[in-house]
Amino acid sequence: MFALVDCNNFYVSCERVFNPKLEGKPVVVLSNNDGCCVARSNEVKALGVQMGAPWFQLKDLARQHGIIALSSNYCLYGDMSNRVMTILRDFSPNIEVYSIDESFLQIDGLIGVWKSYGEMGQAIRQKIRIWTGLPVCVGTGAGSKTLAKLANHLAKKRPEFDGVCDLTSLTEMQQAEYFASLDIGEVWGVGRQISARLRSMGIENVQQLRQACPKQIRLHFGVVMERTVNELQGMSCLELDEVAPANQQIIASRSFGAPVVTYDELRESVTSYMLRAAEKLRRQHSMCSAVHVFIHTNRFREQDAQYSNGVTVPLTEASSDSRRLVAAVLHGLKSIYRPGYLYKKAGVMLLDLTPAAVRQQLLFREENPRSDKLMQTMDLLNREYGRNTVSLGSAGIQQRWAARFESRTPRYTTHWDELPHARS
DNA sequence: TCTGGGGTCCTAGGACCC
DNA sequence: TCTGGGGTCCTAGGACCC
Repeated sequence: MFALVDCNNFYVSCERVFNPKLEGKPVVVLSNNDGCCVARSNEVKALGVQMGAPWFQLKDLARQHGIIALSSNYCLYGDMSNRVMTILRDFSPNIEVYSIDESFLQIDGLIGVWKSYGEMGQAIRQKIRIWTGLPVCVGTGAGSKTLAKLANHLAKKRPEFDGVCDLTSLTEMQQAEYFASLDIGEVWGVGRQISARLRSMGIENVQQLRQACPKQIRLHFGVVMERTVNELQGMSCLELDEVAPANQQIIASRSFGAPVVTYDELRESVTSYMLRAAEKLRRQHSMCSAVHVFIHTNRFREQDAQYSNGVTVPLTEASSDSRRLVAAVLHGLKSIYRPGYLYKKAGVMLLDLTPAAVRQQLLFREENPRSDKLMQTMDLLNREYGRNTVSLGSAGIQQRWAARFESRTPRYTTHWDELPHARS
């Protein structure tokens, strides 16, 4: 059994916690450069403003209705998010933080603690409201994550649920009725393209999709949609991912407030993006063996000459060292930069990421071909306790690695006897 | 004048191997 | 004269998510 807890209008709600005067007023939070709306209060949604709408197109509407626009403050939102997730961990030990404003909870054994999943949902809502000031909705009593998402949607849209929709409290008939009222586009994993194709097949609401034959769907849409249909039928295909896996790629990019022309300006931006990206890389204890850099002109200005290009630069050796990564990325930038264009956006990507510990093990294996028994043991422990739990820890070996990596030896040196159950 | 910034997974097709 | 059958790995592109 799953529950999905999702904060309402998250960024706007965070702002309201610290500025109660915004309560009840139409508020939007804007993206970088105050470009697009990335969060809307209910009052703004009621005016028909879409997610991602360009702010400059809304100026008239904003004047008419007194819409208040705020620049985004991601530090604040991240902090508030942590508070919410901490509270949720009190309710279930098994939680997957799915995004900044929502989490899945596994709630199987908890029905002994609460009278119903609905009661549990209300308790969650109240506690988060009191402790953080944030409003949340809960979809609960769902046999799959996809159903939990839908239940949450109902909790948000249908006032009769009072913010908590417990699917187990509904009869099969009631469920069918509610699902029939929902557009397929509301289903997790069904976006614009797939909606259109499903519609052309006569499948327009969730109930119809739920009754579709998974094998048929697979034929038309592939294995991902097949899973979605199975999930809608209550067969759970998506597990709870409690430990967030390390990122497979890291991006840092920005649009410029004003167009950029010279190489020097681009170089400065790209350098700072790379420093940010490299920081993220080290925070997750990875190394990367290729970097990508890209630049674009403004695609919305059709009257301007357009140019966009990107290049991937392989590194001779995996690294997390800022200087090396910056050097590589500037090398790439030089090769794609063309003078005479008005650049609007630039960015870097770190690719081919490997956990530093795994990288060390590979090197060690190269240098010590007869150590397979040791490596097997380490693999076993890493499988048991999670990746990167153990690595090779003797001082001599560490020194050799340090020499190889020149700077910053990644710190994966847990000693075996510090592990829980080390003896067994 | 002004249009965000991150991520993931799957598939098809080509190169290459024996 | 006749030209198989089984793989892997990589990449680009498309779809989706928040």
